[in-house]
Amino acid sequence: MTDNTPVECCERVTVHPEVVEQVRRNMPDEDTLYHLTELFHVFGDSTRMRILYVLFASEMCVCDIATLLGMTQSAISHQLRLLKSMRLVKARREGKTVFYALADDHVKTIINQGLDHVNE
Amino acid sequence: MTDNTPVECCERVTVHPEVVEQVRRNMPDEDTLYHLTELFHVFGDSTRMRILYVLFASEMCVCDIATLLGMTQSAISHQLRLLKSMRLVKARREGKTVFYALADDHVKTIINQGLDHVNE
DNA sequence: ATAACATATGAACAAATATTCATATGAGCA
DNA sequence: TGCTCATATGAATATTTGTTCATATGTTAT
Repeated sequence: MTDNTPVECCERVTVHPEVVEQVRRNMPDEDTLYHLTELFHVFGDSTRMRILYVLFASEMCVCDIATLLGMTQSAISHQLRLLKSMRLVKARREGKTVFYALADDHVKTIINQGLDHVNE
Repeated sequence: MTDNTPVECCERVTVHPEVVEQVRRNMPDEDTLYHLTELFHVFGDSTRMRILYVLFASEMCVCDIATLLGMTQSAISHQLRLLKSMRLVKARREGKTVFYALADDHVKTIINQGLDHVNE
């Protein structure tokens, strides 16, 4: 009870202050962890993942993506907006249609890394 | 209207059949995409991300992790179960306490890859 | 200006999931 | 055996978030 401000949770007799302190010092800042989580979060939805994977092949208009994935234009558009806000895709307008493409090679790299892990 | 089974969504006059067909052929199988999404999904939560990051430094008991993150033992335990089921962490019992550690280096690799991207 | 079409978007709804609460399990010790 | 502590877990709750629906915006052509 006299050790470093234990949180209300359990008795905390077993807390190892040295380890806790050492780890606390090496934690990356809140911001970095937040952005990191946010990044992975975007890849953690099957609709968004499929959109990104589809764009591996070529840029594509919203309508084509929707057709390909068998989903409504609206659903795809909402997700594209999120992907764009995360700078994972970019948009190019050509007349009435808007073509989306992967923003850069980071996306491919990250997804391929994940694939490596999934394929053991 | 005579092209390949357009989905109810919009008029679909702009659909590009060649592109759609080409992409459709190169899509990875459902299973792979599912597992891939599931993997990223685990990293897409700040509690789990922080748990994993904490374990970068050393193995740690549930109580210490809860103290470190300022969360209840129960919340941490639930997340650890999920992480364990995904084989991202492993558990080792020593008397009353259970120590958790990263299952292998894949976890570090994936997270570091993400960090690279976040840090531009 | 009006019509037609591709895309974007706000609000409502539905589904998924993280956390809490109460309690069970399991281990060490008197 | 009975007690204490660390962890696990089921059920309820609260929150987040993906999709739908209706409609707005922006572009081209007549």
